[in-house]
Amino acid sequence: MTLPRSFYNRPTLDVARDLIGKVLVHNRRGATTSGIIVEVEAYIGESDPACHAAPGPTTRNAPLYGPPGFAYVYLNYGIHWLVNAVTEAEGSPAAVLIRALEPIDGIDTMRRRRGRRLSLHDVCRGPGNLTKAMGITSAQNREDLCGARLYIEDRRLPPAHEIAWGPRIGITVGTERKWRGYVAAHPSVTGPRTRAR
DNA sequence: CGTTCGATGCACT
DNA sequence: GTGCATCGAACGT
Repeated sequence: MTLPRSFYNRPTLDVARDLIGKVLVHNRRGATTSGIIVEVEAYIGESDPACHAAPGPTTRNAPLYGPPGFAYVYLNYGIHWLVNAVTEAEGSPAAVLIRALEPIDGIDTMRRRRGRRLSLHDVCRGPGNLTKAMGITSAQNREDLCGARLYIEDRRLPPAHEIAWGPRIGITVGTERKWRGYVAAHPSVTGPRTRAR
């Protein structure tokens, strides 16, 4: 089932925790791509120095101030599109960044977009890589996550046995907040690889 | 295995 | 003009 708007209209850390194990789906020109969310980061409010809302409302961060359950997509480093799910009530700027997926549907399509030589667990490893694999760009900014094109499903998958929390990656401020959640030792999670067995 | 570093475009000062 | 919520090729061990 597609997650309802009420799922996103909650404290952001609760949404972030509950998004792990859910399935991000993108339907585009009849092709479906999807993957299990295995890594997320929370960005919460103007008081969070790493959140795009830290400077107050701007043109770019406007979706963060809007109602929950919409996509916030923006370009990072001039190269990579990053996708967030907007959380909390309208006027309360916060979101969850989707950082990594375990590929499920449309693996051929995603491999074609990313390069066929990659191992499966690298196809959606990293926030810029998963948007490239799924064909997510600025065209999906403000997309309604409760619609039929870009959404997140609860497929009642068995829960990950261990979710770890640590500092967010790639930022220089707000690193004391342990707002990055991930499936421990999962091969699609970013950062130094844990020993494969 | 590890680290370094250039690419690239947009929002914001 | 500056600074990124990144990635991967190109090196050095």
